[in-house]
Amino acid sequence: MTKETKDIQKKYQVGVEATLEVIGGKWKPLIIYNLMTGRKRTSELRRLIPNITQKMLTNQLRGLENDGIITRKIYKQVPPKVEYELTAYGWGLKGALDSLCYWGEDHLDKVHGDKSKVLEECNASQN
Amino acid sequence: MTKETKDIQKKYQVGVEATLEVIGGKWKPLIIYNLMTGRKRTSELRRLIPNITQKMLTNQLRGLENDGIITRKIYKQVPPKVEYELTAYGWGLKGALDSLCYWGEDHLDKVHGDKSKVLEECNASQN
DNA sequence: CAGTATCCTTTCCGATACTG
DNA sequence: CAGTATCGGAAAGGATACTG
Repeated sequence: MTKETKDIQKKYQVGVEATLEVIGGKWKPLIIYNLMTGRKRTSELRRLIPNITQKMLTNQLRGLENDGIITRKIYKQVPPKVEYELTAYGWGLKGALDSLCYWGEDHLDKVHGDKSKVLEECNASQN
Repeated sequence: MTKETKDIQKKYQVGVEATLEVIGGKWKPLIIYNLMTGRKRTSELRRLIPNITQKMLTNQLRGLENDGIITRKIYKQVPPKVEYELTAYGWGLKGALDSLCYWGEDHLDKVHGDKSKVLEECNASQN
């Protein structure tokens, strides 16, 4: 193996891993997906993602914010109001996420049958 | 939220998750990447991925095999010889993995600077 | 050479209670 | 309403020793 091959191999690995750190985890894809339909309050996200705990929601939102995927806007009022919104940078993930969705749906169909409507559903987040 | 939206949301989530189950984990992307350059013996993979333990290598290979991504060919001889190879189905992951690599490299560059050669390296696995 | 078994650490994540 | 703190279980992964 040449040094160049080793470098490329490493780049490939760290590239993939870097993305998986941003969109991986149990809830991040779903949070991003829901923000693709527009800015949302914390309570809206909780309603849209019923099974997530408050702790995990905050965790994942902070992670996405630190990676520049979303913004967090705080309205100084009582009771508090916070809104999350995808950044332009975050929208750049759409292609990768759609790839994952499409392949995954296709894969599940291969295992379980029923191949209808795969494409439409994976692209349903489009504007 | 309409029932349709809920369904699409769920599809999106399970699709992404299904793919992440196949290519997720610490070593699977790198194993797939290395198999993109051709069939490999177990010992070759160990050499190509120096930090992986035998346990994890076997683990991940079994997972990929169960998902139909790779085949395992056993030569009945002493000492044993086993070769792993990407299936046509496994090659279907290339697009998704490249998306992840590309975005990840781009993201790392955004954080660390040095934007050179991103495209080439992510596409280096091409034939 | 290829794979298995065991033990251990680390990380992820859920449940619950609490605060401004 | 939004967020924090703490506890505990489950799962992923690493180190090591062993087998055919």
